Amino acid sequence: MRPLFHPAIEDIRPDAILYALSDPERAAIFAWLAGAGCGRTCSALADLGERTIPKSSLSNHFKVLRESGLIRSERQGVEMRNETRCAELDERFPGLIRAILTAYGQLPPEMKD
Amino acid sequence: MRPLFHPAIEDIRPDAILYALSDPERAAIFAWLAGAGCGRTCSALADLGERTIPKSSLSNHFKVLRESGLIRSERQGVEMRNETRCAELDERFPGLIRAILTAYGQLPPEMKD
DNA sequence: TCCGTAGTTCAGAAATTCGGAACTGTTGAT
DNA sequence: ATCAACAGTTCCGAATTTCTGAACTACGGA
Repeated sequence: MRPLFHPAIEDIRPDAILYALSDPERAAIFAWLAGAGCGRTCSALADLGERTIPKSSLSNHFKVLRESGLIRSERQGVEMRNETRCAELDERFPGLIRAILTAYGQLPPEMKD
Repeated sequence: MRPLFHPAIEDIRPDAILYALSDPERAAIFAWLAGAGCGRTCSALADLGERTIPKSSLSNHFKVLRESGLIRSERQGVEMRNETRCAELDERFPGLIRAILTAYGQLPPEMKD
């Protein structure tokens, strides 16, 4: 398995973020991660929405989120822990993530500070 | 020519907006419109960036912006006047447009109020 | 070692995007 | 009225991207 790629904060591009979150399924995954205190695994959301997302698609969604800089993934034993990079992102792109989650009606309670 | 379609403000979807603006070329066009007091035409920016955009692509960019609800277009004689729907959009999705333009480093001076 | 689980990679089908060429609709000139 | 020029749209084939089932890899436990 190839090592996971995470862009440095300064290499994160706004177009990549918008693209990643322009898919409602990915946006829902991201919102769900943002609402989780601790890192969450991939398989935990096989059916976050109405349909069951195939696992190869799920894996790809996580890859897109990771490589756009939205999340950080780390292998832990047999599974993968994922967490958002919200704090870093908000410094680099002030207000962006919050406005997007709000637009989707998915701003998690923790972020309403 | 088919009549131009503009979604009602309540039908505008956040995923469509993010998708439309996830293309840097489209985002640049939108920012340029947002920075214009009056409506602007399509041909006026044949070479907004470094490369010359083919006119069929340009036409398509405007269509994507229009149908996602970001701009309003109106035929005026032989040309087309385009203007952003920023005010409406900001009511529906507070802070979104501004955060996106800021992320791209293209927030026009008029919007820095 | 062998099995089960979590997730990745591969590959072909389907869908989307891109852009040149032809077309439409409007204005102004002859 | 006819013609030409112009702004923009539509069409359509090529290239690219997305989707997902199937095969595969990696790790942990028995």
